Amino acid sequence: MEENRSQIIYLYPVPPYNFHISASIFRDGDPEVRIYENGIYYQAIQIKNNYFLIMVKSPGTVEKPIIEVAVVPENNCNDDIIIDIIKQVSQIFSISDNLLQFYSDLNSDPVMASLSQLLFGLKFPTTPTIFEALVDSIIEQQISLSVARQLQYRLIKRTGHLIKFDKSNYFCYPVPFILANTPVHIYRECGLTTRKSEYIIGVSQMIADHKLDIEKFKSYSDINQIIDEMCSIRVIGRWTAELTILRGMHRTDAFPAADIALRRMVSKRFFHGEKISTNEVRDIGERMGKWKGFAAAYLEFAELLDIP
DNA sequence: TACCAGGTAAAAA
DNA sequence: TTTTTACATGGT
Repeated sequence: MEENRSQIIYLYPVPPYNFHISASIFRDGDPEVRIYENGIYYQAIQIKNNYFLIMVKSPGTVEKPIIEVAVVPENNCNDDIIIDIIKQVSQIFSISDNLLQFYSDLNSDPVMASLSQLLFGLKFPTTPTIFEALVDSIIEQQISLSVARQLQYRLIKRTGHLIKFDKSNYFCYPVPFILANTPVHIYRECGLTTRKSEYIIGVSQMIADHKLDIEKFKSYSDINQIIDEMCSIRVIGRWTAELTILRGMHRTDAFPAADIALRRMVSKRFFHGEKISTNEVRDIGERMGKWKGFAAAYLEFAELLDIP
């Protein structure tokens, strides 16, 4: 059938790369937003003013990784758009990470050496925009991850652009202009508090009005300067800044030490489960040097994948 | 039932 | 300056 034809794109991640482990964080995703099932990752993406569904799988091996991206609809996939799709998918799956450097630099740490073996080839994913990481982080403030996920999916499905394919619905993450102009009662219907709704509307408005450019932080070399500038924005504290930097900018050195889940994992693996302070978590991070962000991600994945 | 879960800013003390 | 409060919901 004509309508089911897709554009196929191949990408070649820097080895080693284990697509299955890396995408497994999306196992419990929402089928209408993003999900990884039966070896295929599904997500709607926006490229300029065009919307596409991508279906991503990996026919390669860990040592010779290949990513195969099927894009629909294919009819308006011109060269410029394909370049942007390649950029976005490359970013979502973080295919340029140099894991061997990460592994060898932390090899003297027994905890990390062990996790590197168990999660060999894991490249933790990155959001397409810093904005998306920021909104997700604000929603996650204080509430549990499972509750936060529900709220995120509801909000995306309530405000994001809908595309249909094969009788299924897929929703794109809303851009700042949309979230800025979504009234509080819609957020409330998605389960967010009035306060959090106003926080998200506020930052979205600033970004939509070009009074704030958070994407520019990608070009900064000093992470502390990013954290300082982000913390000067209302609703962003240090935890939110560090989490946003880790997930939206994929910096190797972003380490949300105040995170209660990270503290739990550091406690379990470095302190035999004793209660520890944020400073003790941060000290462990410092031991990881410039790789403390990747180390945090590996600890998180180990917990999500139930690795003992 | 009560309380906690990947915080933050503003109000109250 | 330090401590409390508001916030919304699913799991234990």
